Amino acid sequence: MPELPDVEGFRGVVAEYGTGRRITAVRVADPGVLRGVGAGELTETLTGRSFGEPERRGKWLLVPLSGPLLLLHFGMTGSMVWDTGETPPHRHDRVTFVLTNGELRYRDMRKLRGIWLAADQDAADRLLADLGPDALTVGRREFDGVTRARRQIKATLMDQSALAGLGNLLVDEICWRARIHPRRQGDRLTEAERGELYRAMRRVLRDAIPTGRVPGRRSWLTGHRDGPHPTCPRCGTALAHGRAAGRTTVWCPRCQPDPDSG
DNA sequence: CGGCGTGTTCAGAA
DNA sequence: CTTCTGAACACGCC
Repeated sequence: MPELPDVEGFRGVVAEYGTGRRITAVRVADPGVLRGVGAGELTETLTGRSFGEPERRGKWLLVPLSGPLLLLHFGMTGSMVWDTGETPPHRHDRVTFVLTNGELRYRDMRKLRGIWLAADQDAADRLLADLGPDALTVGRREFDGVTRARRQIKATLMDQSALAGLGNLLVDEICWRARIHPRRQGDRLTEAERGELYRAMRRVLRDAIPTGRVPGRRSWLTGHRDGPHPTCPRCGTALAHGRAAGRTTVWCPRCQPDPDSG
């Protein structure tokens, strides 16, 4: 699930149920998700501290604990779940933060990423030093600079060090809305096309954040990419699929003309 | 058994 | 140096 809108939703869960609450215990069901910190150190550091106001940077969630910070990344299958403490642990609840009013659970099936512990704000900033500007707040001028790179536009938009927060589904959706083939070279986009891309990104993010994920609406490309014979919701043409930037990619061959044969 | 996947990183090729 | 591809990580589903 997790792209920017999903992580924004997890931030909301932590803000609503965690902020201001004291951690009474930490349960590490699977230390395999802990990165650079052991279960003992994590438990000792966190127990007794209170959750501060969580912050999202790209696909990362930062939770300050009056001194140290928790850094969480959700990979492809992670989530943050609130529970009153009455529901038995889910098989994929890898770490549970027990608070005074219930539990926040880091749930993740594939364990592709995990949880980091930073000693202070500087250490957290160093861990995230390579992150590019956040896709939700980047300005047009900075977006222009980033997307003028020579490589395929999909590769740039997915590159977290260029622009932070977009993933495979969002990038396909944005390119489709902007009518730009995902394999187009960034430095060959016209200024009008770059503007379409920027506007599509803003609109897609604005629409996706309240849902907490990329909505599979029938009017969106994302609502059609999994069907047996998917067609473009705009023109009805059969959608094309292939690979770009190493990922499964879906586009409309009519709305988004191929850069090589067009 | 084989293939696939809303993420990231690394090795190796061009 | 830049850009791209494929494999790897781990797990469940088809």
